[in-house]
Amino acid sequence: MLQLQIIREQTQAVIEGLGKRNFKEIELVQQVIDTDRQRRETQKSLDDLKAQSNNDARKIGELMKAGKAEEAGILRSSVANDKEKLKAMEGTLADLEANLQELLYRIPNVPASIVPAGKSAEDNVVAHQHGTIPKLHEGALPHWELIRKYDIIDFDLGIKIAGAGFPVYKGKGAKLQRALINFFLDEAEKQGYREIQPPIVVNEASGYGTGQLPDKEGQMYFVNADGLYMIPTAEVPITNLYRDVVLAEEDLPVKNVGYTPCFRREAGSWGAHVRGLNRLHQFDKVEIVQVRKPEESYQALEDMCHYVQGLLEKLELPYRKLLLCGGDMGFNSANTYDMEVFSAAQQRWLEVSSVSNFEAFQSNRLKLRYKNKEGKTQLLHTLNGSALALPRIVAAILENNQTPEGIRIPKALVPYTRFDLIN
RNA sequence: GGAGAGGUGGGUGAGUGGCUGAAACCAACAGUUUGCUAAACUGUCGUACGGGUUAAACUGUACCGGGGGUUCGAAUCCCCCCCUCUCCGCCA
Repeated sequence: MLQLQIIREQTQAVIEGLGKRNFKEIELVQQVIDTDRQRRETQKSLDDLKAQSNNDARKIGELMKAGKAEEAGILRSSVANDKEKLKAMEGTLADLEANLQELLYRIPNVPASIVPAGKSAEDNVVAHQHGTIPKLHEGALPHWELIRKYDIIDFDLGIKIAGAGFPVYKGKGAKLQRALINFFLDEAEKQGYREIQPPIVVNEASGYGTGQLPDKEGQMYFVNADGLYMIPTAEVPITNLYRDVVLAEEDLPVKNVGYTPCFRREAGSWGAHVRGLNRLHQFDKVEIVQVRKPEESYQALEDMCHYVQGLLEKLELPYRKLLLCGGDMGFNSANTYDMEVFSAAQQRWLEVSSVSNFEAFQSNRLKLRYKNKEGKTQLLHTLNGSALALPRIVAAILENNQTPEGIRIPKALVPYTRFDLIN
């Protein structure tokens, strides 16, 4: 949620920024300003009237004590008169506040200056590319056939016990998952991240805190009986640890990492390009989350990108780094880089990480602040990134490293898998 | 699932209708004292949204888990909800 103050004071810049996103409902900005003005006017008159009636109430008390019941009675009836007015004004104010809130929820974050304008993924900019695209041997297979051939991941069994999009990992397939998770967690720890194991369900307030609600209500699994949402990413619980928190300066920066399964309904998004591991309802992901002082957040974004790129290099996967254009960024983000690995049998780039700076957009909702040296509380910046999402990494490893003898495990991973070939 | 207890400021914890935005203590911060540290003493010490100001000063309103009600007036009385804790039951 954008800060009201910024919309009020930098209206033109906000409108221009949202233009880079191709944001269709630009009129919401003016509506916010109008609603806010009405809200303030209403509050002023309401407060004045309340001040008046507070005074009257006090006077009545004094008159009663002084035994002047008659005068008290007169005053009492005049106060009763104001009550109707008060009620009405309170109603108006509540409506205005709710409207304002609702309008603010619908406005996405303003892209950072570096973000190019654009409508869709086609307008993203390749910021960096690394590694060579492997040449596969004759008869190379896509991963969804490799997993059958080596019997390491089983979609049919998953369908039997849960449904499509819930694969069962078996034998070396399961061990590969576990190895990747441990590898990612250990690497993050070396970079100073603290490991967190959060709940994988969250309450409604947490959903609002990081912006999944009300926006993406239908995308999360919902446990009706208990009013809990299954998390679509560890970002939700880990960032919400800091909801309604005022940090001390010495607590900063916050660098957390967590592994969780992630659950996504992916309603309506099934189609041609989602075979095999490309899109799942449940998948594993290690997520890094940072909380930073505003002036440090862009440096942190760089650091996080470099860290993720380092992981991909250690896994020997060819990748490219995309600077997302305004239209392709998430609702909450001010600046996002996507990392894509090349999956050689599919001949496709697969997104395996998304690293974002939300600036104060999330912390404004979360009320995540810190007390600076002058003793002033101010909003912090939040950032997060996948480091990394497993299924597509697995797909790329399987496809790129296949040989007639079997699938070669990247060297960095062998200490974790304790085997170097799937055959 | 059953029974009970409780939710007040950073913490402990007073407060059963007006003088309570809230005692006291602790913590924190600033200062005095001191050769330094400690102790002692003095002062400051909530948040949000408004008005006001170049900025302050100043000022209004709201907030004692959340929502509603009674009353001229609610932390205090009534109703509903939520949460936490304890015991019992069940269970990994």
